[in-house]
Amino acid sequence: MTREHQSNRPLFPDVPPGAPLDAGQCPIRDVLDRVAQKWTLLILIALERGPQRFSALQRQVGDISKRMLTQTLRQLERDGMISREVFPTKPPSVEYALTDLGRSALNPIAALRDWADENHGRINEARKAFDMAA
Amino acid sequence: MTREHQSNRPLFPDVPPGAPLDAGQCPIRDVLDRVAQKWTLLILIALERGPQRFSALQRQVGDISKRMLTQTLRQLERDGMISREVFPTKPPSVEYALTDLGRSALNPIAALRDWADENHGRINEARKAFDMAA
DNA sequence: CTGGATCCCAGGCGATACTG
DNA sequence: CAGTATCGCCTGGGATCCAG
Repeated sequence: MTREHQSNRPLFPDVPPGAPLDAGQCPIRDVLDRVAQKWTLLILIALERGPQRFSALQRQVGDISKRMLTQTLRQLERDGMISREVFPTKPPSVEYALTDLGRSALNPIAALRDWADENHGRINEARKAFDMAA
Repeated sequence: MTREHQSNRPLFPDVPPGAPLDAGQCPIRDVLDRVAQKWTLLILIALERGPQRFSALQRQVGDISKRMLTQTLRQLERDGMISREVFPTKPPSVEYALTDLGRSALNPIAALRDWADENHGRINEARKAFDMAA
């Protein structure tokens, strides 16, 4: 196996000389890179309300193209975070829902969302102050 | 003021017909977009250990270029998440550290990190299963 | 040693049009 | 309705050189 990441803290083991810890070696990096995608968090948070249909998701997020919505949903499905169920109705409909894994991920994600909600004011102040000084 | 986001849950208010909630209108989106940057979380997590110097950070992350490290650090500084202190030693050194705001952000972020640590196995299994089916 | 400035390319992502 | 296919832009980000 490649380098494993046994304990959770610290995230980055001390780097042996000349052996930088590059991406793809650290499984946590892998998951974090998923988070660092433009639409992943938004969609997961949108699904917190319960199962959603494709177009409902698109309307909720507002400014996501069908292309990126599809792509992100596929990736989340592949990762086991959401399920996809097709209903063969007259105009076919598809419902997406969080899996257990997805719901468990939503705990830290919702915490992040709440942090953002509570602190975006402070961040904006910091930005103004910073831009003033410059 | 532009549209405000009063309660934390739900993240996305129901969209009035024809008025999509686009980015820049929702302050939470703004913060979340920062998180959805390739290096932001990595650097914040790296700083959990305590103040770090530029080169130490670069070694810890492993595969980040000076350019992106500088850029991300500047942005985090501007957001009030980290502080930057210059020591006018013979070869000058600079130390970066979390501010109170940054430390408070680290709570949900570390939770996410820990979630990733605990569940990347399940994710990999899900991916294999998905790729098999395809 | 810590960065800033420039150059340049890959690919992420949006826009649009088309299908079952 | 729920996608897929194609095109092309734009910018994220690496490489390199330079400065304090």
